[in-house]
Order: sequence, then C-alpha cells, then structure tokens
Amino acid sequence: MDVFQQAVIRSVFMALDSKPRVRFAPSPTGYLHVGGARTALFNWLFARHEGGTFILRIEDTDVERNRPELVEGILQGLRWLGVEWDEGPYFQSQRLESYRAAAEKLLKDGAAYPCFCQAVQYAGADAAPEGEEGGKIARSAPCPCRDLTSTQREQKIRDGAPYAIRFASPREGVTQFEDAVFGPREVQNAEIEDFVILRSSGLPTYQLGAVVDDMAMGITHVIRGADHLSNTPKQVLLYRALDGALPIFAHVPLILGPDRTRLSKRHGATSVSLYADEGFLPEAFRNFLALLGWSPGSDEEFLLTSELISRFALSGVSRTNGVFDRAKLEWFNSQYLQRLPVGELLPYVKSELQRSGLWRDSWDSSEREWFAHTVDLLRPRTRLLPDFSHWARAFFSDDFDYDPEARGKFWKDPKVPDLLAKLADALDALADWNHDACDHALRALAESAGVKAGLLINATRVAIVGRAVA
RNA sequence: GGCGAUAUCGUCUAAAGGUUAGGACGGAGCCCUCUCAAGGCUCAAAUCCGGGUUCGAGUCCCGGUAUCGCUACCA
Repeated sequence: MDVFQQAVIRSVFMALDSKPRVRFAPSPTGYLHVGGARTALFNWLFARHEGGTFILRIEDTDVERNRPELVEGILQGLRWLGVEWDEGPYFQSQRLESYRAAAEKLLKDGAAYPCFCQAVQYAGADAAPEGEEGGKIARSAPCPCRDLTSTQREQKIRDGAPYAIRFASPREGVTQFEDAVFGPREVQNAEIEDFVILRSSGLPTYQLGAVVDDMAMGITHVIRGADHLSNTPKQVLLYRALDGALPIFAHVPLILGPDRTRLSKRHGATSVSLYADEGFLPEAFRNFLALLGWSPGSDEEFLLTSELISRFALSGVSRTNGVFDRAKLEWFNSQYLQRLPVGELLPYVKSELQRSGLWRDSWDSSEREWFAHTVDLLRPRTRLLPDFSHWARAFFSDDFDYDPEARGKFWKDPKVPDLLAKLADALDALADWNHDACDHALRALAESAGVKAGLLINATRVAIVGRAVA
C-alpha cells in the first residue's frame, strides 16, 4: 500500500466521525493579512461552534516565493487574534511523497498525462494577446502533449526531457458542486483547462496539494476566500479522480480596500501585526472581522467571542465583497476599551505602559488597586491602547516634559507640576471611585489652583489647554 | 478577450413576495458638561438601470451596466 492509498483509507475513516474538520492553509509568502485572518477566524468560529477540529496547514510548495522565516509571524498573528489551532501546523513541503503518489495514480489511470511543453511565464492579469483583428484570439492554446501516444511519451521520458503532469479535464459534460454560501454551482467541463498538478520540479501545484491534503486530513468543510470559487471545479474533478469524498465548500467574500479593489499593501495597514502594534485589542479586532462578511441576522454588533461562537453559521455569510472600514474598527476598539471588565483590560494596559517605559512594578502589587481604578477612570476617553501613555501620561509619570507635540501653554504654566503631583494623592484619598467622585476631586483641586479641571484629564489636548489656563 | 460571481444609505448590514426599507460606523445638530471623551436624543443618507411574472417585487425571471474573481509549472 502506498502513501496515497493510506491517505484515502484514512480520509474514509475520518469521515465516519461526524465532527467537522476544517483548516486554514496560508502560504508563507507574506505576513498574515486581514483577509487571511478573517478566513482563519471563520474556520475557527465554525469549528468551535460545531465542536469540530481546526487544523493549520502551511502551503509552502512555491520555492521561489516561499519565505520560511515568515511562518512564525503568521503563527504569532493567529495567536494574537486568539485563533488557536487543534492540529498542525503541517507543512506541505514535508508531505511531498503523497502528492507524487497521487500524481502517479492519476497518470496510471489515464486521468493525467506528462506535458513536455516549456513553462509559460505568467504575463499578468491584463496580458490579453493581440490578434490581427483586434485581439480575439484565445489566450493559451491547449497543450498538444495530451495527444501523444504512449510510445511517444516513453521515448521523450527516456530521452530525459523534463515534464510536468497535467490533469486531463473531460472535454464534455458538466461538473457540479454545492457551495454553502454561493449555492449550487455548475460549469462546463470544456471550460476547464488541462491544469498542471505536478511541476517538472516534482512539487505539487495548489490544486493537487490542497485536494490531497484535504482528503488525507479528513477535511469536511473547505472554508476559504471566494477567489478560489472558480478553481473549485478543478478540485472537484481531482476528488473524483482520486476517489475522494467531496467536502462541503464554503467560499467567503473578499475584503476590499476603500477604493473597492482587493486589499493590498498599497492600502496601507493590511498586516494583522500592525493592528496589534497600533494598540487594538484582539477581542475588538475579532468582533470587527467577524462582522465583515458575516451577520448574526439581527441588529446586535457588540458580540463577545463566546457569543460569536454560539451564533456563527455559514448561512449568515455574505456573498458580497466588503470594504475594510478602519473607522468602525476604531469604534469597536473604544467599545471594548470601555466595556471589558477592567481586570481583563489591565494586562493590555500594563504591556502598553511597559512598551512606553512608564510601567512600575508596584502597580502589580502594593498599588494594584490604585492602578485598576485609574485605568477605569481613564478608559472612557481612550480609543487605542497607546492613549494610556500619551494623553493620559500625567497619571502614570512624574516627568511632565515629554512629548514635544504635547507641549502647550498649559505645560509651561509654573503651577502645573505641583498640580499634577497632587493629583494622585487626591484620587487616592477618594472613598468612592466612581467617575463623578473623581471629577469632583479634580475640580476641587483645580479650583484651589485657579485652573480648569478638565485640563488635567485632557493632559495633552493643547488647544483646549491653551485657552483655558486661568 | 473567454468563463463565472456579485449588486440595499459613503461603509458594514437587516428585511424567510406584503414594513413609513430597520440597525451600526462615519457625517450634521441638540442634551449632559467648567474642557475632551463617553452616554442620551434628533436629522440627512440606499434597494444599479430597463423589461417582465404577480393583486403586490429590494426579494423571482430576462437583458444591460458596473464591480470583483478565475483564465500561472502563484496560492
């Protein structure tokens, strides 16, 4: 029994277990971008909702573009997002023999053939060839190798000619499948070209690698970006040729930039890690991402992870591409900054203050309560984590001569250092830590110094500060 | 060029053929307030266009348009 046959048996065995098995399969050609993160999130939410298994697989079969060092960044991005995998990561580069075995089987069955043509360089999406009469020529001619006799093939192989393996798509008939999001699909087989499944280097292409692995790993639901919708008929053909049971496909719409083109580097921040660095909370990012292309069917939008899990269903996934709206993401973040139990927020504030060098260990021990109260007081006015070390800096630092941008008349007022120094004491003395009580304390303090109290809270809002100094 | 998909406020979306087409972000305004936020209230803002089917269409069908995707020995 070869590796491929083992895989088939394994997939049949796994299909007996009714729990869904899903996977996220990024390729390490870049960082984890928001589109990939959303796909991963949907897979994860689905798995958690169904009590299934979420598998991580690294599709690293493109030696040219592959950057192994990027894998760790992708894993970190997923961890930050809170999307933890149950199996893997598996690496396709370590499973090469099973793809080769599958290709051999297809070759033997006559479902595939060796192609001795020169590999054509991808010319770009707009490379419409020009015909003599205004460009009406088919873009690529069918590969002639399909019609070679077996003696001709053997001869070429004996001569040492390099070859790729192409799938021999049926020339007639239709291929059908059901998509959980887009509904029933049907394409003419004549539209499906003889695509390469194994490169002349012996490495598999995406189509083969994905199908062989999804079969071997017992994947029951293939949830991925809608850019793969058009490729799915090819994969259905492969499943059939390999005697594999078809999974349920679910294609999720793409995420676009503000100009409605596919989100890419030129749209600025597309890497998940950038949002982590900017000071977004993972919970907020998750909530935002979940609602981009999925709706619970009701008006609720503030959904904690546990609610997302219990309400997630493929039937709520949209078919329309969506624009990534940063303003709404920021709104979600400010909501989570305010509504999260303060205890859950403190670790994030701590690491933010550590990052900016303001952290003091006593806030974790003897002054723990003071720290919690101060954060609680400050948080309605924050939008991003770094706000705690910028405009709220006066609450955590004795050094008032900081951020040059933040300097205004207020900071040049000789009364200020003394005032701020008294602030912690005043807040400390409060019996009741509600917002009103803090306001009262601030006002009393400010009045005695002849300064408007709002200034203290608005530490770095220069314009207001400037006009309001008594 | 070929094939396919999609189409509701600027954006994310709701409305299992029957609602004054709802909510949220963003925008405008008011309230609260010694500031800035948060919070509360109000306003502006959409069914791509054209034909059908139906008593009745955002919803079903057909055409057009636009957008996106695939059309690589990328994934």
